[in-house]
Amino acid sequence: MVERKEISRSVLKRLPGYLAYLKNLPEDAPAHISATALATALGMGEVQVRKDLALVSDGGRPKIGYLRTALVEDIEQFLGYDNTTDAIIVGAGKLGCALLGYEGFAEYGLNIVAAFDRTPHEDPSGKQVYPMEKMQSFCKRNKILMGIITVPASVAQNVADMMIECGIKAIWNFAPVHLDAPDNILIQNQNMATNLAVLSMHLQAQMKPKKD
Amino acid sequence: MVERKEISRSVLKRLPGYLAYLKNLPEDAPAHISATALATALGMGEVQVRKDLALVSDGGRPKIGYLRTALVEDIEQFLGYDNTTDAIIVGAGKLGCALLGYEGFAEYGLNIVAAFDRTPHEDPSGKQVYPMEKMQSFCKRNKILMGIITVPASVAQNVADMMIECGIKAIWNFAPVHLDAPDNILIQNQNMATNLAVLSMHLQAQMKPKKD
DNA sequence: TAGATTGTTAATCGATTAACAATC
DNA sequence: TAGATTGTTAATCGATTAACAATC
Repeated sequence: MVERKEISRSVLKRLPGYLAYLKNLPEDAPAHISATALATALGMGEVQVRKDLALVSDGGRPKIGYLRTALVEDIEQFLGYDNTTDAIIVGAGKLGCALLGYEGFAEYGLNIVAAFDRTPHEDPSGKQVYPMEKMQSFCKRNKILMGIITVPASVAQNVADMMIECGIKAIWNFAPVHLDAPDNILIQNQNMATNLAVLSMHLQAQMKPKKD
Repeated sequence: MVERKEISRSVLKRLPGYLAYLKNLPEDAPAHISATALATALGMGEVQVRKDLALVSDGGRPKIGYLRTALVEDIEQFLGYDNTTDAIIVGAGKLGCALLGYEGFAEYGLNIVAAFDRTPHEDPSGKQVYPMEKMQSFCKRNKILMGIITVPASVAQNVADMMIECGIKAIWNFAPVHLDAPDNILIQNQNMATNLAVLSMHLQAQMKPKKD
């Protein structure tokens, strides 16, 4: 671990990529890895990777690189994946249930403890889907700080307001709408539409390539 | 519509936000909207919005703004949402099925025509989930250009290679791994991990605020 | 020692913002 | 006309890249 520095949003967004690559490496891979090797594997600039890693770890040794296990720990600790945060989901449709049942979030220190919906039921995952009325007391009792929104766009702002009312400080929004919130509340949009736009443009460019 | 200009990735990523806001406006809202109003509503800089809009539409009139309906059309046409593209999904687990059954993609000109999985079955949505062996012939026969990957990380690269083999040019990747591909193939990662990192950092900063 | 790799300091690039002129 | 809003040209800002010195 390293003295905590100011880190830009763009660097932050690259860290999960490094982490995923490192964790997916086979057990019998070399114990050390260089920024150069990482950059090549991920198709990135080596200076950029080196600078990024220097921000979250001081385990880099000239000619050797980083000890993989230590680097993974440093990134995880930096991102706060080492201490789990509890979250709730509002909206138990197909997407909400898919997230509710996804086991992989534990890797990111995320623990989805309950879901809320207008029509309560028990989810296949075994986790309970409670009626909306129970949300406020649940959140306050369990000091929930993160909320996940998987309701239709038309009611998303409403749900966000309720979450903020409940003391939630960070919202992961899967509904395709802009949400208003005070400055101290983070709204992070899971931008399906953004990615679709990028894909769509690529295909358009592919179809009618420049004619000059 | 406007003469097609070079557009940066960052501008492109903001367009869907404008579009969503405009489309969610109530029927009885004023027929015209200014870049200024849009900026205020979305919490953005007004110059930025104005410049962005100027790139995709020339319908802006001083003192009046843009005709809403025309602006929506211009953005949709620019993004290619007006002519639908067919896509396939590989991986019919919870997430895959959630996407398969989502009606909202039509708004983005996306039409998911079929899914493929090791264990074929009929999806609740009514769409068929075919065995993997049928993928290649299906894609070639239907000239599929877009593929969606919702398989576990361990087999994602494999699936991507198969897709490319089938003639697919744009891949929407939901698996949390980096995928290698030739330069002319676009891999767009639906970065759950990235967004989680941002949320996680926000909560960390919230918990232990700077002490100076 | 030589060379690979690190971290750092300086230069470049691109995107955002600010200032301004044009127009209905 | 006056003022709101547009589009454009110039200045600022931040992030990426390049060059270099340090080290095992």
